[in-house]
Amino acid sequence: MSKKLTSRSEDYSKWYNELVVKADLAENSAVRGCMVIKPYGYAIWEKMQAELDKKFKETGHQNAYFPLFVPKSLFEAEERNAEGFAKECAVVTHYRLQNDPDKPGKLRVDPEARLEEELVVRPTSEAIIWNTFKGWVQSYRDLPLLINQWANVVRWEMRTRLFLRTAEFLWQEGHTAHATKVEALDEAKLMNGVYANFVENFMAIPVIQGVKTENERFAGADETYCIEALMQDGKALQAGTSHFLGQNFAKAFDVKFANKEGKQDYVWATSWGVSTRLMGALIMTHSDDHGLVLPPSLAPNQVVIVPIYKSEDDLNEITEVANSILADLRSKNRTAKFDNRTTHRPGAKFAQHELQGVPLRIAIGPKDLANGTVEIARRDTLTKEIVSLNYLAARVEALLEDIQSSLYNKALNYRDTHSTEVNSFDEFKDVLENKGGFISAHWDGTNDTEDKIKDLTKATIRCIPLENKKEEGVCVFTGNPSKQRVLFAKAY
RNA sequence: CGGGGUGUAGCGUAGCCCGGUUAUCGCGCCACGUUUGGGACGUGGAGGCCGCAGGUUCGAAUCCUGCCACCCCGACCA
Repeated sequence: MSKKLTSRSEDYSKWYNELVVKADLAENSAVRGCMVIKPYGYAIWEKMQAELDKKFKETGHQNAYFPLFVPKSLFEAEERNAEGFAKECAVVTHYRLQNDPDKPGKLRVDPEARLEEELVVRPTSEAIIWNTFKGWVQSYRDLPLLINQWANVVRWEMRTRLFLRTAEFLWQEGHTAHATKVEALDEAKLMNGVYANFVENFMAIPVIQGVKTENERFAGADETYCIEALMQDGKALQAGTSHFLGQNFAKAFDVKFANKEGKQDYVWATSWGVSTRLMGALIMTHSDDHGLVLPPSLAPNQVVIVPIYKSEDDLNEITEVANSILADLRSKNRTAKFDNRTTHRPGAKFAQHELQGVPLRIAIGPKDLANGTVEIARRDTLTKEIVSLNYLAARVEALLEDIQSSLYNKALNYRDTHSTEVNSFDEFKDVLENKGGFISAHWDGTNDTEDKIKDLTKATIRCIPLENKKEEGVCVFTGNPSKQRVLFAKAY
């Protein structure tokens, strides 16, 4: 394995793959399309989970857990949903293996052990959950029902990439039931806002909130809200979705309740999710040719201390200083680690922590001992400064806060300079080819036009932004009248 | 599922056309010593069913047949 990462300009996608593996986030497994998330990568995912889980609970949701398997008959109950996912389902057909009579030492599927009804490995859980909700809802008093589950799902993708698209992935899926349409719509918007808030403030990634066009809508939804982020290579990434499901699932699974007037009515539904794909968004937004760059709020270690010493005495003295820094940082709820491995030299440690995106590195050597100082290096700018021990605590706080906000601002600035309004199809193609990023253009509102643009350019409508100014115009492709601009981009 | 390609040590590779001593080199790994303010150096060492199964041959990593796996490009997709 070479020491240096392939640079982004050389081969962006190679850079991404190498970074994921070398920073020890994840690796490919023996199972096609399925990854192993390694401890360092999982620690970052756990930080995301913890914060999201807190936000879900603050908005009144409770966690529960539903089965991995969905009987085929339940899966097909909501037709549009079933149709949308049918082509990418793993299906369990048998429940037993046996010794293969023709190949000693090998196993085969027992042909006698075919399941009466096939089980679909969930690509999403609406079916099994709505079948369950039927038993939980009788009256308006049982509503709203606000449930979330943390789970794995399987979508049998043709081409996979670590974190961005894997056959199995981890996610959370919220499923809620409401007495009124307005309430369900509000819930879908609320949760989309929770995602936007989390991704922007915690992951330092600016997002556009919007609604999907009919083409891009979730199978079985009446409306899909989403957050869209722009990656460093000019491609968009859908970072989260929140669906207003209308009464589609309530009708498919016969989930009715008695309202205050004593009349039976179908409940209104939402579902919403974010996945380990957020790890991909994180990497592709902030990282550089030296490796991962983590916003402090997601870094498993916000600060790492590296000792530089010639003698045992030096090391002992450095350890004392390091321990008092650690204690101080921990008392401020900062995570820090003293990297006192004797098996690696300082240069190797510097390189490793840079590769893994540790926001701040403190180096302490003989010179520092003599002067009562340390050297602090920040990962995002790669700049160093000498700080007196007396001011260290305050300086670390200030730097961590500054890194968090400047990562966001840098990403926002990139997005702003890579969002372009175009008014002709030539301009559209030119910007898409030569500049990339979001393209704001008028569209006549038809699926047909959207499909044709996709065929010609590979760009899709990422969303119709929620905070869209109304503006009359003509469709960039057909010249037909349009009421507002929509956001196009090539997408992951 | 179409088109293209690749399987040699943990990783990356040479050798393959044109069969012939003990399968090449680098990284990594192990031991000892010297080192430690940006990926250390020296010496010694370990590690291989050359993807799998057949075949041709005195002899196969190398030639032939079949199989398997993976990668890239399309169609599909969070």
